[in-house]
Parts: sequence; structure tokens; C-alpha cells
Amino acid sequence: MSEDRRLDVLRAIVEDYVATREPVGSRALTERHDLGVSPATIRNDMAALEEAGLIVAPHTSAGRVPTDKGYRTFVDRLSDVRALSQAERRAIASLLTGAVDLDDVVDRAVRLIAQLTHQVAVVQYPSLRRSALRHVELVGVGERHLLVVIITATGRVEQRTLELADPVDHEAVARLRLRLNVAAAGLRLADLDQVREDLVEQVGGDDPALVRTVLTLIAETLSQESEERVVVAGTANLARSARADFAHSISPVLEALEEQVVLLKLLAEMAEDETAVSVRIGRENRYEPLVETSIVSSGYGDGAAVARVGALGPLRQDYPGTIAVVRSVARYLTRILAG
Amino acid sequence: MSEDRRLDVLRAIVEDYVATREPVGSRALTERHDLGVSPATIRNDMAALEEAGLIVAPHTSAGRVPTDKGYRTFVDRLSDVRALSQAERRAIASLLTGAVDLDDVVDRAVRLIAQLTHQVAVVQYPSLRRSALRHVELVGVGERHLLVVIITATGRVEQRTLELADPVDHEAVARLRLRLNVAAAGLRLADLDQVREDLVEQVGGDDPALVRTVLTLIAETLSQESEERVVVAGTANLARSARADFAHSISPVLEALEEQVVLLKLLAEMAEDETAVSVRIGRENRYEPLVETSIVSSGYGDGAAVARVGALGPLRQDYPGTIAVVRSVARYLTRILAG
DNA sequence: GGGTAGCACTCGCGCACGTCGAGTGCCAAT
DNA sequence: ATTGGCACTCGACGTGCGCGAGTGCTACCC
Repeated sequence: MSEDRRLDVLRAIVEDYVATREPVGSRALTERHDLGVSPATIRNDMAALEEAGLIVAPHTSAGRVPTDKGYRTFVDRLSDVRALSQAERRAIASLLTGAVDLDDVVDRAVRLIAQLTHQVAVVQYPSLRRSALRHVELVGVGERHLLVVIITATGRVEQRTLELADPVDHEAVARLRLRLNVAAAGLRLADLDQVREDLVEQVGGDDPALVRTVLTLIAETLSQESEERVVVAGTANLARSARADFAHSISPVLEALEEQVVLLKLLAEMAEDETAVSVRIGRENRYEPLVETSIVSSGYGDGAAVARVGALGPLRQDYPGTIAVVRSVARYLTRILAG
Repeated sequence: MSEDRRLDVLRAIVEDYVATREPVGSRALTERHDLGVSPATIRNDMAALEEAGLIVAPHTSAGRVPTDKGYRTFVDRLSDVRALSQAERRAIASLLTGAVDLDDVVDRAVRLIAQLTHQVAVVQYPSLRRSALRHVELVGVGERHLLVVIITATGRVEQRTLELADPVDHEAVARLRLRLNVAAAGLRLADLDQVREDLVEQVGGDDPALVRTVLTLIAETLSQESEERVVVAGTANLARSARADFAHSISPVLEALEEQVVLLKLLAEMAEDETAVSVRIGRENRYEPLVETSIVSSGYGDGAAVARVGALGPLRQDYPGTIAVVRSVARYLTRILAG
């Protein structure tokens, strides 16, 4: 019995099931695909595929349905990456290039993915740790508070208030601001820890302790994972297929989507290969509420990937299509952020 | 036939229906409530209530269910405001006072409402137009760009980049910043348009045109409604009761919740009475996707309300409970933002 | 006139039952 | 290795039926 044909059968099952949402039987397969053998032969292959754990029959005398493992095999070995249509390419390009600032880019990207994949779209903001510093602003506020505003190369603004031991010396702060910006412009935030002492010396000034404090605070702030943010769109797409694709309710999934921490962890786990698209199918997500979903994500950003985009949807979905969209949007994002 | 008892019957119907999710019949009513009359009498009252459009029977020989108008009457005339339990009060107080900054306050508030009401919670960020100015920061960036950072009394930071006609004169900018902050501290942003010319004169300085430009830009920026943001939580609560409470799918509702613009408009429409809780029931929301939902919202903030909090859920919900929670959270928010 | 009891009637719901057809597994034949 | 044939399983679907909740109406009572 031919191993190749067996995989062809699996591919056909996945494609038909994704298209029709109905368990697919041996006869239907021979009718809709050109496999060159009779239903009886298909049945033997199916039995083998079931034995191997790639498909299951929901009940006796129903057709077969792919398992997580079946989808995995499909994604890894059987699916061609679908080329995007001209219209899709154009939509991505024009929508993303029209954005006015970082927030707008992220917002447009997430809506775009949701619309093109009919799934829940997820876009992570470019991580502060990885992006370069454009400007630091220091503002004395009241007696002993210092407002630190950090502006990154990607246009993101973060603010943090410092409580000082001594009353604010406004002139010293003004000088410090100037020198800091001269010395630290273009600094990659991830490097800040290493070069801090150099900077303290370089900036000099009346109050090295203050410099150190400010730099430390900046570093601390940026290293907090909680600074990372994820934007979600298209939850309505989940609800549309809810009854059909989710055994119970979609509310655990919605809950998970509202938890920034969960999403960030999830995306972080998928970051092994930063630039390529990576896929988590069903129980491969160890996070219980998501065992009935699949997540397709890709890193984006310049050089070392700085963040991820992705799409989350039911097991039964058009993987080649989703992968194509996610990959394409990630590439456009990378290009735009670099420009 | 007593008008009072008729309303008692309506109240009983609403309460039972909310509690059991089943159409309520005349006998069940007499058993569960102390109305002092027989089922037959109740039937007459029910016929009258149906005539008046306050209840309907989903089909012959089923019990009655409240209509939008029935709920409206219940909310307006029949429900006592439920007092919050000690535990609930404590939860609200402790959670909100533990917040570290404005983002945290909003985040905690929205989660709190979602959890206590089992509905979708909505919290609008305090509007810039209405809140007072704490500080303005001006930073020259490159040759002819000026970065304007606005810090409000509520701790919100907004930034905007100005393109200047002439190259940046750093000294002039420094002087301007100082004078602007002296003159404009505590200014309510909504008033800025009116007093702009006074300020231009008061600030004086080398370049009145620049002052005017900066002030105009600030005013423009702040008057953009798009600056207003809404945070949503608890969408999972919708999904939980989806099958029972929504005729079709909840996905139109989820779509609406993702549209900031829609939510902002909705909240704006409910702002007639700024401090009191206001309720929109079913078709009273002219926005089609929300005709199967009710929204309870209240203004919060000091003096003139600066923003709104609310809860959105199915028609069939515990209105007194929701109202109590929304009102209470709004009050705590007001107190915290004032402090 | 408002309240009540009785009664006939309606109708959705759940259940049992039978039929249909898709799909399977196995076996003997090629 | 592939195939045709065949018996078998089982869910989906339609039908018929009885139950019970609930109604509206009418006659009656205070």
C-alpha cells in the first residue's frame, strides 16, 4: 500500500472537511478527488490513517475528521503556501502604507488580518526592549517627583514618574536632559544595562546618582514584560462559527483573549524561529482554554524580530490561507517599521 | 381593577423571568409571590399588560415575557436600587485604591464591572477636552519639528509633533515652555479656545505666532474625538448566555464592541444627565446590532462629568444589580480622580 | 364592578418508533 | 495490492401521541 497515496488521502480529507464542515467518507472522496482508486481502497487507507492517529470517526458509520496530529501533518508536509490574490496584496500594501503613526499601523494591521483570515487577529506592539531610543524627556513635577518620558524610534511614548530623595533642582534636570539626549540618542534599550556606567561618566553633570537612578529606572521600566501590549480584533469571527466549531462555549477563549499576559506568553512560546511563520494546533497549546483553537503567528520587525503578529481560530480552518496572510502582513510591517 | 396590582404583577414577571429564564405563567406567579389573588385574576391583569405592550406571550399557551417597554417600566417605576453587599463595596474600594496610574485605574475598573455584573464592561478614558492641564512640554526635534507633550491633571500624556515654518530656535522654545506652563497651568482644555488670545498676550515672548500655533494645535488635538478611548472587558460573559439570550448570533454585538467609534457615540448619547445612571433598553438603542442588548451607564469625574462607565448585556438581566454596581464604580472613580 | 372558579381549548415538548441512507469492516475474488 | 459485494451499525429525520402548562371565556359571587 502506497504511503504517498495515504498522504494524498489525508490531504483530501483535510481539504474537504475544511470546506464542508462534514465528516468525509470514502465514497465522497473518490467522487471529489482524482485518486484513481475505488472507495474500498480508500477505506483501507483510512483505517491505516486512523491507526496512526491522524483521523478519527466521530461515531460508527460517519465519515472521518482530522485530528490535531492530522492537521499538523497537513501543515508540515502537505500544504502548499497559497499565493495571495492581487486584490489581497493590494489591500495589505495600501492599507498599511496609509497609516499615520505606530498606533495606527498596529490598528490597521490587526483589522486587516481579522478581515482577510476571518479569524481573531493578534498584533503585538514592537517590544521596547529591542527598539532604539529617540528621545528622553525629564520634567520636574511638584516638589520631588520627576516625570520621565521615553520616546522610541518606532514612535512609541512611555512615561513613568520617579520619586526623588532630594527636592527637584530644575536647572540640574534641564542640563541632565540635554546631556542624556546627546549621549543616549539611538541607544538600543536592550543594551542600556551594559553601557549604563559608561553613560553615567560620559554625561557627568552635577549629580551622577541622579543619572544612575534615571537610567536604572528606564531600564527597569523597559524590562517589565507588562509594558508589552497586544491588540486583538475580529472576535466576532469566533462567534460566527461558534456552534459548529467549538464543543462547548467560546467564552473561555474570549477570556483568554482578554488576558494580555496569556497572549504574550503564547506568542513568546512561538518565537523559536523569529522570522518564519509558526503554527500551534489544538492541544499543542498547553493552555487549556485554547485546546480547541489553532494559532498561526510570525515575527516581524527589523533584524532580530521585535514582535509578533498572528491569527487565532478554530482547528477547522484554511491553514494555507491563514499562513499566507500572516506571513505577508508580517513582511509589510517589517518594511514599514524599517522605513 | 387595581392599577397598583397590575404593576406588582409586572414586577413579579420581570423578576421571575430574569431569575428563571422561562416565560412565567399565572399560576407560577401566585405560588411564588404573595399577590393575594387567584391565578384567574392574574390572567386578567396579564391580558391588560399585554394589551399595553408591556409583556408578550412567545406563543399560545406559554407564559409571558417582558417586552422592552416592560423592562423600561420596571426600571423606571418598579425597581428599588439594590444596595451592594459589604463584600462588593470592599472589593470596589480596595481594588480601585490600589491602582498605580490612570491606565491601571481604568483597567481595574473595567474588570471589576465585568466581574460584578457578569456583563460586558465599558470604561471611557477621561476626556481630554474636559480635564485640566497640568503641564506642557516642548521639545525641538530635528530642524523644524517641535514635539508637544501634554500632561493632564488625570495623569494622561498626549504627544503631537508640529512642523514649523522656521527652523527651531531652541532658546525661544525653552522660554516659551516656561511661560506657557506658568500661564496655562490648571487651564481647562475646553476653555482653551476662548482664552487663547489672552494667553498669547500674557505669555508674550519673542514669537507670538509660535505661541498661537502651539495653542491652536493643542486645542485642535484635544477636540478630535478620535482621541477618546474606550476599554472593554468581559466579552466572555456575553458568550456564556449567548444561546439563551440572543436570537441569532452574538457576533454583531462583538463587532460593535470592537468599534471605538460606535461605543463612543453610544456613550455620548446617554450623557444627557451626566451624573445619574442612565439605561438604554433593547430597541431604544437605535444601533441595529445592539437591539437585543441593554446598556447601563453613568458619568464619572469631577464637576462636569468627564467620561462614562457602563455595562452592556442581554435584555434579560438584573437591572437593579447592574445599576448599583455601575453607579458605585462611577462614584469611586470620581473620588479617586479628584484625589 | 371587581374577583373567582371551572372548563374547554391550544400548543409546545418530549418520547417512542420506524425508515432511510451514509459509511464502515471484512471477505473472497482478481 | 486492489476491488466488488455484502451485512451491519448508527445517526438523522419524520410521524404520531400523550402530557401538562397556560390561556380565554363564561357563569357566578360578594
